[in-house]
Amino acid sequence: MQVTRAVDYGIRALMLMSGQPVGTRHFLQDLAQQGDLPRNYLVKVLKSLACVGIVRSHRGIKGGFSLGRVPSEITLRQVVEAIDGPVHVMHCIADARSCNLAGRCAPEVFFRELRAVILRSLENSTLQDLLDMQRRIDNGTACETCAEHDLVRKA
Amino acid sequence: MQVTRAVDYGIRALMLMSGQPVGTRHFLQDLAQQGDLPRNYLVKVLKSLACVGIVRSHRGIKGGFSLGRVPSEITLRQVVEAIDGPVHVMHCIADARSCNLAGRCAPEVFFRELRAVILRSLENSTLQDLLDMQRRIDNGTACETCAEHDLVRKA
DNA sequence: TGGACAACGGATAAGAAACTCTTATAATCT
DNA sequence: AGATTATAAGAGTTTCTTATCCGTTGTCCA
Repeated sequence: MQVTRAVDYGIRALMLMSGQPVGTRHFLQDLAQQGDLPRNYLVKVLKSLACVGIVRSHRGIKGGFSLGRVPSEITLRQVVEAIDGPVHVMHCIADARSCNLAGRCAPEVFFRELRAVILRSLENSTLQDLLDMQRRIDNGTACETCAEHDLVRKA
Repeated sequence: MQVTRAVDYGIRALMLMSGQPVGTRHFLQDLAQQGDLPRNYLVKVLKSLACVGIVRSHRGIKGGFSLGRVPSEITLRQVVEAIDGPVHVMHCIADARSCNLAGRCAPEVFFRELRAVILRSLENSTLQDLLDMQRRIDNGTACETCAEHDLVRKA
């Protein structure tokens, strides 16, 4: 019941990029260094994000990565699904054939609903929300619980 | 972002056992057969459930497994945590040392809250709730969406 | 046109987790 | 004592995670 490290890396890299205007180029090298992320692994994560347009990649000298759109239009659901694939919560939701009771089974119904709850949470938070919260944390203008409540309010 | 198959097996076995009074003995063999579950794997799952008292194991002839308490007092959180261990959602919540920003990092705050949402859902559903829903599904007295709403209401 | 730089793609691999099966042991009943 | 059942330990297989490395390709610039 855990999101992979790759998602963690992806979010951190995106937050670093979000610090500057959308078109700005960021080199893999710099992102890895600033965020303390494994360079050779991060490139695969960014590739996944590029596939769905969350970031854009540019080859050649003066290449690098840039955000594909403004942070307020990048939801955590998009990030998680781009990197980890669809959120399923339970295997029978991922693959209906793995269960011969498909749709007529109470546990499945429950986990399907749990999935919906999780997706709503992930959809209601954008990169911009995380940025804003981080800024408040850094300023010391938000206690941790206030910050939490702030995120919940929307979900 | 998935619960393991072991949890699925555990829930199914528990539902089979819940069909009869609490003290009733159930043989591993029968549970595996009735639920179409892998016998040799199920034994490990039941072992985990026995460790926390959700089921009781009895050795020797006429042994078998029995429920440790009534289904209405077994929450899905208890089952999931007994089998899969604590729900963490993100590695830095599992192990604070894995992140040098512990507590001062917006993503962590978000995932900590997501975890709370998931735990609430898992806590608010008991084995008895699943049983009731299954009965309604079998009777055809509940459409799938009604059943879903029924579970959500509590969460 | 050629060299330097940066992402791309594929191969590889250690490690953990998930899953299955086997074998031997201990407890209990008849 | 003998049959039956859970318990314990372990090996083995597969898959996923988390990387690392290297040759290739595309792009810019001098």
